[in-house]
Amino acid sequence: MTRRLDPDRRDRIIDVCLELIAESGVAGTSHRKVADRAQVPLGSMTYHFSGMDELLREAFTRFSDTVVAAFETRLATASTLAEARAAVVSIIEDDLPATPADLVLTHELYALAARNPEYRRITHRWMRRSRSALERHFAPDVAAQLDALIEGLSIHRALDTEPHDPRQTMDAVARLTAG
Amino acid sequence: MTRRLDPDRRDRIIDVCLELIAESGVAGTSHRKVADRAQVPLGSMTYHFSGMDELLREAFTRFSDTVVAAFETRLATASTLAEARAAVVSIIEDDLPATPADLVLTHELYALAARNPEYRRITHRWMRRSRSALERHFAPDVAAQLDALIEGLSIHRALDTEPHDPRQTMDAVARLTAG
Amino acid sequence: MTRRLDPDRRDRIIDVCLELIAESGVAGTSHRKVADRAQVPLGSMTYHFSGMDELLREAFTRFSDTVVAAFETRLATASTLAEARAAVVSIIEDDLPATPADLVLTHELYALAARNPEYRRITHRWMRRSRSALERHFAPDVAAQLDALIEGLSIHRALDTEPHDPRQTMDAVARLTAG
Amino acid sequence: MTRRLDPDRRDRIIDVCLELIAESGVAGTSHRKVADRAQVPLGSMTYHFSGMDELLREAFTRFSDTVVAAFETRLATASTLAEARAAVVSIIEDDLPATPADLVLTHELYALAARNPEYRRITHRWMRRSRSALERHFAPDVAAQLDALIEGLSIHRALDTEPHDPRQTMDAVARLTAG
DNA sequence: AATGAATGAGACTTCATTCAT
DNA sequence: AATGAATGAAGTCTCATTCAT
Repeated sequence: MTRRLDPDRRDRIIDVCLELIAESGVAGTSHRKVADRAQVPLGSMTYHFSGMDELLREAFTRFSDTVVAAFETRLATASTLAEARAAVVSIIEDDLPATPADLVLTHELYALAARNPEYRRITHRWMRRSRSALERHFAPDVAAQLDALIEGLSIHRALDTEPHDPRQTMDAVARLTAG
Repeated sequence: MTRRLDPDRRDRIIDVCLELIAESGVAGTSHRKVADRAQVPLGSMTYHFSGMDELLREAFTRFSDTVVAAFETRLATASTLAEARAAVVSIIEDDLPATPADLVLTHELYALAARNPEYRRITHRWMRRSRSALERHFAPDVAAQLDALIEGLSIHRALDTEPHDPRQTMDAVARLTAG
Repeated sequence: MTRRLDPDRRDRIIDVCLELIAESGVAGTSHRKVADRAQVPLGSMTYHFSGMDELLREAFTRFSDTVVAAFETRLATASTLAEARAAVVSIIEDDLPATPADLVLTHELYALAARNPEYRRITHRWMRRSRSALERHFAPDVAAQLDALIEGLSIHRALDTEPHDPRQTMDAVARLTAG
Repeated sequence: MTRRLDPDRRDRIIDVCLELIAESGVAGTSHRKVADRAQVPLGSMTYHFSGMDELLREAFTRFSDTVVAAFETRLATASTLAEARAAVVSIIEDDLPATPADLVLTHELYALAARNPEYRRITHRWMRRSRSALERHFAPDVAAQLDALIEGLSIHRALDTEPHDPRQTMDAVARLTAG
């Protein structure tokens, strides 16, 4: 029974946790399943995390940080208004329907946040950062509206079954950021 | 054929189920808790519903039907473009932050739909109906964009902590439906 | 997997629980161990009892009822003062160091009662009944003192290692009930 | 030989252990909880004590030593028979219902002693010392009876809810030590 | 001398579901 | 038609102890 130091075990647990949530939801994610897949003993789970809640909070924090970082990167490269608009369209069209996994994770997080202030802190920080990124290119109120549009379009896109025309997205962004 | 004493038992179970999901999420909702609060015997749960899944599907179907009906009503009364725009603003500002309970239910449903086609059928029908309602006043592509904006704004509104100015909503709707 | 009615299962669980407490104390008694020895599935435990606490309370209630019933019987047969004194001596000498099991159970109950009002109700009822039984033969204050003497002697007897002379008990009872 | 920075750590651990037992019983006392409250590392627990058992034995030894020392002091000051009787009454009336904590500790110890000879050694030494203290004033058999009366009265007093008259205690002591 | 990391066993409890009645 | 009894699987968490450092 070697008990060696395994310093990135915590990290691995968090990653596995996100994987499992993406597959089976928060409800379908248990200490046991995480431990199994991360190949750590079950008892490890509450050694590294005070409980399921701490694990979930850390997992969703990592998730939102990752997503928002990509968002920021995409916008950071734009320097003209046209580029900024293009970046927004690209976020909607290319980035956000990212993976089915990301979609599940987003909704699972929102569902938690809707009921629990602890998780609302995570979503709030996420919103603040994405809005800041938009505000580097657009007026604050337009930034907020764009942010909402991005959110709504990516959700509907994911839940929709019919294809759509990317030009509509360009149009919508253009109109929302007009004059 | 003696009619049973408690003919709306099924209905009551579904309502209680929605209540509990709003309070504790799908994960925190169990046959036992529903049965307790609905004051029906535990054994009755699997008599009326083939299992937890059927119960959830019926519950979310009822929920989405209720919400979309209100949406349709709001839009049905508009006859001019200006009235339609006002109706959309009103939906965003007045209807949608409906109750915290509705918010939780929406996200719980989306989280399920993101993973499971059974529930995606429910969200899909919901989207189709709300889009149809919008299409009675706006071109299809604008309707889709408006629908997304409504979705995104209401989510962000609910998760946000800062107040906002309703005129921004009016502006956004105006710009998106311009031209 | 026959799931037949087993109507005295509850009783059996309680009896087994007392056995185990006598052997290993409350701390050493678990759902698992009780279930194993009573030959019921682990899941049965919280079906029949809302939790460990309810089980313990029922077990100690049964225990104290049994002990106090023996106490009452012993005193009920006495009709003269001399017989009553003899009954008290007999309780101390013959009944009370009853079994090591009873001794353990008594102290485990007292330890719980010292911390927890729920269990204090049990000890209180026990005391009231034994005092009532004594009061049929002795004045109330003497009854209380006798009750205390019985308690103290039986404890010390059980924890003591040296033998003792039964005549001392007779003397003590005589002196306490004199005049 | 650098003296360690925290030389009374062992003592502190023992004290905290008694505190916790008083609050939550032996069953509710764990290495973790003791370490937390004593502000020592968890690993230090099994460094200073071979295991839980050694810790418990030391804790209860300290406890019984403290209690019996008070007992001896109270009796040591008496020089006449009347003073001795008064001291006994005072022990019962003033000392023994000492604190709820002491009561819990006493019963927890008795419960252990009833099952386990290791702990019986502690209770036995306690009894021997208190009896010796009494024998300086009373004949051995009377001392034993007084000791039992003290024990029984203090237990019943603690578990009883009704008030009582101190004169009854005086009477009982007088009668038991008469003639 | 002292401790932080780690673990395996086991604690209580909840649950969806089955089945005889 | 309806349900109370019952269960096996799985849930989260706590714990005493070990060991490398």
